[in-house]
Amino acid sequence: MAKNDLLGVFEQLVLLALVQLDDQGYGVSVCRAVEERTGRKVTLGAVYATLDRLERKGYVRSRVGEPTAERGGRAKRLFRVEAAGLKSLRHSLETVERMRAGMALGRLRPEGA
Amino acid sequence: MAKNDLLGVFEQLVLLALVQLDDQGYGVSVCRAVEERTGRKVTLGAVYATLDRLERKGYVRSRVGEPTAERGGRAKRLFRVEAAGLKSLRHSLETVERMRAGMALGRLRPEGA
DNA sequence: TCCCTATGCCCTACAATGTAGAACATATTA
DNA sequence: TAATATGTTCTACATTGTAGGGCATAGGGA
Repeated sequence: MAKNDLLGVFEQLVLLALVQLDDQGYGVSVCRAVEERTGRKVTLGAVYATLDRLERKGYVRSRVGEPTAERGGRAKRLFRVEAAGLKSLRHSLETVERMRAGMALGRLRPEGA
Repeated sequence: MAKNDLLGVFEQLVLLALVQLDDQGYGVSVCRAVEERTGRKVTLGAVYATLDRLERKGYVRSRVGEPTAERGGRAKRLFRVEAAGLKSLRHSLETVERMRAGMALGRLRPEGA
Protein backbone atom coordinates (compact mmCIF):
# COMPACT_ATOMS: atom_id res chain seq x y z
CA MET A 1 0.00 0.00 0.00
CA ALA A 2 1.74 3.09 -1.23
CA LYS A 3 1.51 6.30 0.70
CA ASN A 4 -0.29 8.16 -2.04
CA ASP A 5 -2.43 5.35 -3.23
CA LEU A 6 -3.84 6.06 -6.60
CA LEU A 7 -5.49 3.28 -8.52
CA GLY A 8 -3.90 2.12 -11.73
CA VAL A 9 -5.81 2.54 -14.95
CA PHE A 10 -6.81 -1.07 -15.20
CA GLU A 11 -7.96 -1.14 -11.61
CA GLN A 12 -10.17 1.81 -12.42
CA LEU A 13 -11.65 0.04 -15.42
CA VAL A 14 -12.41 -3.07 -13.39
CA LEU A 15 -14.01 -1.10 -10.59
CA LEU A 16 -16.09 0.87 -13.05
CA ALA A 17 -17.25 -2.37 -14.64
CA LEU A 18 -18.32 -3.69 -11.26
CA VAL A 19 -20.32 -0.57 -10.57
CA GLN A 20 -22.07 -0.93 -13.89
CA LEU A 21 -22.76 -4.59 -13.31
CA ASP A 22 -24.45 -3.46 -10.13
CA ASP A 23 -22.40 -5.60 -7.77
CA GLN A 24 -23.41 -8.75 -9.59
CA GLY A 25 -20.25 -8.86 -11.66
CA TYR A 26 -17.93 -11.83 -11.83
CA GLY A 27 -14.72 -12.55 -13.68
CA VAL A 28 -16.10 -13.30 -17.10
CA SER A 29 -18.74 -10.58 -17.11
CA VAL A 30 -16.25 -7.96 -15.97
CA CYS A 31 -13.91 -9.03 -18.71
CA ARG A 32 -16.63 -8.71 -21.31
CA ALA A 33 -17.83 -5.37 -19.99
CA VAL A 34 -14.39 -3.84 -20.21
CA GLU A 35 -13.79 -5.24 -23.67
CA GLU A 36 -17.09 -3.97 -25.00
CA ARG A 37 -16.87 -0.52 -23.53
CA THR A 38 -13.27 0.18 -24.31
CA GLY A 39 -12.68 -1.90 -27.38
CA ARG A 40 -9.50 -3.34 -25.92
CA LYS A 41 -8.63 -7.01 -25.76
CA VAL A 42 -8.63 -8.10 -22.16
CA THR A 43 -7.54 -11.45 -20.77
CA LEU A 44 -9.23 -13.19 -17.89
CA GLY A 45 -5.97 -13.63 -16.07
CA ALA A 46 -5.55 -9.88 -15.94
CA VAL A 47 -9.04 -9.42 -14.60
CA TYR A 48 -8.74 -12.00 -11.84
CA ALA A 49 -5.35 -10.78 -10.76
CA THR A 50 -6.70 -7.27 -10.45
CA LEU A 51 -9.83 -8.39 -8.69
CA ASP A 52 -7.74 -10.27 -6.15
CA ARG A 53 -5.55 -7.30 -5.50
CA LEU A 54 -8.53 -5.04 -5.05
CA GLU A 55 -10.01 -7.49 -2.60
CA ARG A 56 -6.78 -7.69 -0.64
CA LYS A 57 -6.90 -3.92 -0.31
CA GLY A 58 -10.46 -4.07 0.92
CA TYR A 59 -11.88 -2.29 -2.11
CA VAL A 60 -14.15 -5.12 -3.21
CA ARG A 61 -15.58 -8.20 -1.55
CA SER A 62 -16.51 -11.48 -3.14
CA ARG A 63 -18.90 -14.32 -2.43
CA VAL A 64 -19.67 -17.50 -4.29
CA GLY A 65 -23.09 -17.47 -5.90
CA GLU A 66 -25.27 -20.50 -6.54
CA PRO A 67 -24.68 -21.94 -9.99
CA THR A 68 -27.31 -20.73 -12.38
CA ALA A 69 -28.67 -23.48 -14.58
CA GLU A 70 -27.84 -21.87 -17.86
CA ARG A 71 -26.00 -24.65 -19.45
CA GLY A 72 -23.80 -25.93 -16.72
CA GLY A 73 -20.43 -24.86 -15.53
CA ARG A 74 -18.83 -23.73 -12.36
CA ALA A 75 -20.38 -21.42 -9.78
CA LYS A 76 -19.69 -17.72 -10.17
CA ARG A 77 -17.67 -15.70 -7.75
CA LEU A 78 -19.61 -12.47 -7.49
CA PHE A 79 -17.96 -9.21 -6.56
CA ARG A 80 -19.30 -6.09 -4.96
CA VAL A 81 -17.58 -2.77 -4.51
CA GLU A 82 -17.04 -1.64 -0.94
CA ALA A 83 -17.36 1.95 0.23
CA ALA A 84 -13.59 2.25 0.46
CA GLY A 85 -13.30 1.11 -3.15
CA LEU A 86 -15.77 3.68 -4.32
CA LYS A 87 -13.95 6.35 -2.43
CA SER A 88 -10.61 5.40 -3.89
CA LEU A 89 -12.06 5.24 -7.38
CA ARG A 90 -13.56 8.68 -7.01
CA HIS A 91 -10.29 10.03 -5.72
CA SER A 92 -8.29 8.58 -8.58
CA LEU A 93 -10.69 9.84 -11.19
CA GLU A 94 -10.72 13.30 -9.67
CA THR A 95 -6.97 13.53 -9.54
CA VAL A 96 -6.65 13.21 -13.29
CA GLU A 97 -9.62 15.47 -13.71
CA ARG A 98 -7.99 18.17 -11.65
CA MET A 99 -4.85 17.93 -13.70
CA ARG A 100 -6.91 18.33 -16.79
CA ALA A 101 -8.92 21.23 -15.53
CA GLY A 102 -8.30 24.60 -17.02
CA MET A 103 -6.29 23.04 -19.77
CA ALA A 104 -6.30 24.29 -23.34
CA LEU A 105 -8.33 21.29 -24.34
CA GLY A 106 -8.12 22.28 -27.95
CA ARG A 107 -4.92 20.36 -28.13
CA LEU A 108 -6.52 17.34 -26.58
CA ARG A 109 -9.50 17.05 -28.82
CA PRO A 110 -9.73 15.40 -32.22
CA GLU A 111 -6.78 15.91 -34.45
CA GLY A 112 -5.22 19.00 -32.96
CA ALA A 113 -1.47 19.24 -33.38
CA MET B 1 5.66 -1.71 -25.62
CA ALA B 2 2.49 -3.58 -24.90
CA LYS B 3 0.05 -4.40 -27.63
CA ASN B 4 -2.75 -2.35 -26.12
CA ASP B 5 -0.66 0.49 -24.95
CA LEU B 6 -2.51 2.56 -22.46
CA LEU B 7 -0.64 5.15 -20.49
CA GLY B 8 -0.36 4.72 -16.75
CA VAL B 9 -1.92 7.32 -14.52
CA PHE B 10 1.32 9.01 -13.65
CA GLU B 11 2.35 9.14 -17.27
CA GLN B 12 -0.90 10.91 -17.99
CA LEU B 13 -0.29 13.42 -15.23
CA VAL B 14 3.20 14.18 -16.51
CA LEU B 15 2.01 14.58 -20.08
CA LEU B 16 -0.80 16.85 -18.98
CA ALA B 17 1.66 18.95 -17.03
CA LEU B 18 3.85 19.31 -20.12
CA VAL B 19 0.89 20.45 -22.16
CA GLN B 20 0.06 23.04 -19.58
CA LEU B 21 3.62 24.20 -19.38
CA ASP B 22 3.37 24.76 -23.09
CA ASP B 23 6.30 22.58 -24.07
CA GLN B 24 8.64 24.60 -21.90
CA GLY B 25 8.41 22.19 -19.01
CA TYR B 26 11.41 20.55 -17.37
CA GLY B 27 11.86 18.15 -14.49
CA VAL B 28 11.42 20.51 -11.63
CA SER B 29 8.56 22.51 -13.12
CA VAL B 30 6.68 19.38 -14.07
CA CYS B 31 7.09 18.09 -10.55
CA ARG B 32 5.75 21.30 -9.10
CA ALA B 33 2.86 21.46 -11.55
CA VAL B 34 1.68 17.99 -10.68
CA GLU B 35 2.01 18.61 -6.97
CA GLU B 36 0.09 21.84 -7.10
CA ARG B 37 -2.73 20.59 -9.27
CA THR B 38 -3.27 17.27 -7.61
CA GLY B 39 -2.19 17.92 -4.08
CA ARG B 40 -0.06 14.81 -4.07
CA LYS B 41 3.56 14.64 -2.97
CA VAL B 42 5.69 13.87 -6.00
CA THR B 43 9.39 13.08 -6.07
CA LEU B 44 11.74 14.22 -8.78
CA GLY B 45 13.01 10.72 -9.32
CA ALA B 46 9.53 9.60 -10.28
CA VAL B 47 9.16 12.47 -12.71
CA TYR B 48 12.47 11.93 -14.48
CA ALA B 49 11.99 8.21 -14.73
CA THR B 50 8.62 8.75 -16.34
CA LEU B 51 9.92 11.46 -18.62
CA ASP B 52 12.68 9.13 -19.81
CA ARG B 53 10.26 6.34 -20.50
CA LEU B 54 7.97 8.63 -22.42
CA GLU B 55 10.88 9.82 -24.49
CA ARG B 56 11.96 6.28 -25.23
CA LYS B 57 8.49 5.63 -26.55
CA GLY B 58 8.66 8.69 -28.74
CA TYR B 59 5.92 10.53 -26.88
CA VAL B 60 8.05 13.46 -25.82
CA ARG B 61 11.32 14.94 -26.98
CA SER B 62 13.87 16.83 -24.97
CA ARG B 63 16.55 19.40 -25.63
CA VAL B 64 18.91 21.19 -23.34
CA GLY B 65 18.06 24.84 -22.96
CA GLU B 66 20.51 27.61 -22.28
CA PRO B 67 20.87 28.26 -18.59
CA THR B 68 18.75 31.17 -17.57
CA ALA B 69 20.59 33.55 -15.31
CA GLU B 70 18.20 33.36 -12.43
CA ARG B 71 20.61 32.51 -9.74
CA GLY B 72 22.82 29.89 -11.19
CA GLY B 73 22.45 26.20 -11.46
CA ARG B 74 22.43 23.63 -14.12
CA ALA B 75 20.89 24.01 -17.56
CA LYS B 76 17.35 22.85 -17.96
CA ARG B 77 16.35 19.91 -20.04
CA LEU B 78 13.18 21.10 -21.71
CA PHE B 79 10.53 18.70 -22.88
CA ARG B 80 7.95 18.98 -25.56
CA VAL B 81 5.09 16.65 -26.31
CA GLU B 82 5.15 14.98 -29.70
CA ALA B 83 2.07 14.32 -31.80
CA ALA B 84 2.22 10.64 -30.92
CA GLY B 85 2.24 11.52 -27.25
CA LEU B 86 -0.78 13.71 -27.59
CA LYS B 87 -2.57 10.99 -29.45
CA SER B 88 -1.77 8.40 -26.85
CA LEU B 89 -2.82 10.72 -24.07
CA ARG B 90 -6.12 11.41 -25.75
CA HIS B 91 -6.67 7.72 -26.28
CA SER B 92 -5.95 6.85 -22.66
CA LEU B 93 -8.19 9.57 -21.35
CA GLU B 94 -11.00 8.54 -23.64
CA THR B 95 -10.78 4.90 -22.68
CA VAL B 96 -11.55 5.64 -19.07
CA GLU B 97 -14.15 8.14 -20.16
CA ARG B 98 -15.92 5.55 -22.26
CA MET B 99 -15.96 3.14 -19.39
CA ARG B 100 -17.50 5.81 -17.25
CA ALA B 101 -20.08 6.84 -19.79
CA GLY B 102 -23.65 5.96 -19.11
CA MET B 103 -22.80 5.09 -15.58
CA ALA B 104 -25.04 5.80 -12.63
CA LEU B 105 -22.74 8.56 -11.55
CA GLY B 106 -24.76 9.11 -8.41
CA ARG B 107 -22.66 6.47 -6.80
CA LEU B 108 -19.51 8.16 -7.92
CA ARG B 109 -20.23 11.63 -6.69
CA PRO B 110 -19.85 13.06 -3.20
CA GLU B 111 -20.44 10.68 -0.36
CA GLY B 112 -22.70 8.15 -1.98
CA ALA B 113 -22.52 4.67 -0.54
C1' DT C 1 -22.49 -44.48 -17.73
C1' DC C 2 -18.93 -41.81 -19.85
C1' DC C 3 -17.34 -38.27 -22.60
C1' DC C 4 -17.53 -33.88 -24.74
C1' DT C 5 -18.58 -29.20 -24.31
C1' DA C 6 -19.68 -24.90 -22.05
C1' DT C 7 -18.70 -21.98 -18.17
C1' DG C 8 -15.90 -20.16 -14.95
C1' DC C 9 -12.01 -19.99 -11.71
C1' DC C 10 -6.96 -20.21 -10.10
C1' DC C 11 -1.99 -19.92 -10.53
C1' DT C 12 2.53 -18.85 -12.26
C1' DA C 13 5.68 -15.88 -14.46
C1' DC C 14 7.22 -11.88 -16.29
C1' DA C 15 6.94 -6.98 -18.27
C1' DA C 16 5.84 -2.22 -17.47
C1' DT C 17 4.91 1.51 -14.26
C1' DG C 18 5.32 3.92 -9.91
C1' DT C 19 8.24 5.69 -6.16
C1' DA C 20 12.13 6.98 -3.17
C1' DG C 21 16.36 8.81 -2.17
C1' DA C 22 21.08 9.68 -2.75
C1' DA C 23 24.79 11.20 -5.71
C1' DC C 24 26.38 14.18 -9.21
C1' DA C 25 26.83 18.55 -12.10
C1' DT C 26 26.97 23.50 -13.01
C1' DA C 27 26.34 28.25 -12.44
C1' DT C 28 26.12 32.40 -9.14
C1' DT C 29 27.62 35.01 -5.32
C1' DA C 30 30.66 36.33 -1.86
C1' DT D 1 37.30 28.75 -3.99
C1' DA D 2 33.71 27.60 -0.75
C1' DA D 3 28.82 27.90 -0.01
C1' DT D 4 24.46 27.73 -2.13
C1' DA D 5 20.79 27.33 -5.55
C1' DT D 6 19.11 24.77 -9.36
C1' DG D 7 18.69 20.72 -11.97
C1' DT D 8 19.69 16.17 -13.52
C1' DT D 9 21.09 11.15 -13.28
C1' DC D 10 21.40 6.62 -11.23
C1' DT D 11 20.13 2.69 -8.45
C1' DA D 12 16.85 -0.24 -6.30
C1' DC D 13 12.63 -1.93 -5.29
C1' DA D 14 7.29 -1.99 -4.90
C1' DT D 15 3.06 -2.12 -7.38
C1' DT D 16 0.37 -2.88 -11.53
C1' DG D 17 -0.43 -4.84 -16.01
C1' DT D 18 -0.67 -8.91 -19.07
C1' DA D 19 -0.46 -13.56 -20.99
C1' DG D 20 -1.53 -18.19 -20.99
C1' DG D 21 -2.17 -22.68 -19.23
C1' DG D 22 -4.45 -25.78 -16.07
C1' DC D 23 -8.28 -26.97 -12.89
C1' DA D 24 -13.30 -27.55 -11.56
C1' DT D 25 -18.21 -28.33 -12.27
C1' DA D 26 -22.50 -28.99 -14.66
C1' DG D 27 -25.52 -30.38 -18.81
C1' DG D 28 -26.33 -33.13 -22.97
C1' DG D 29 -25.94 -36.86 -25.90
C1' DA D 30 -23.78 -41.41 -27.57
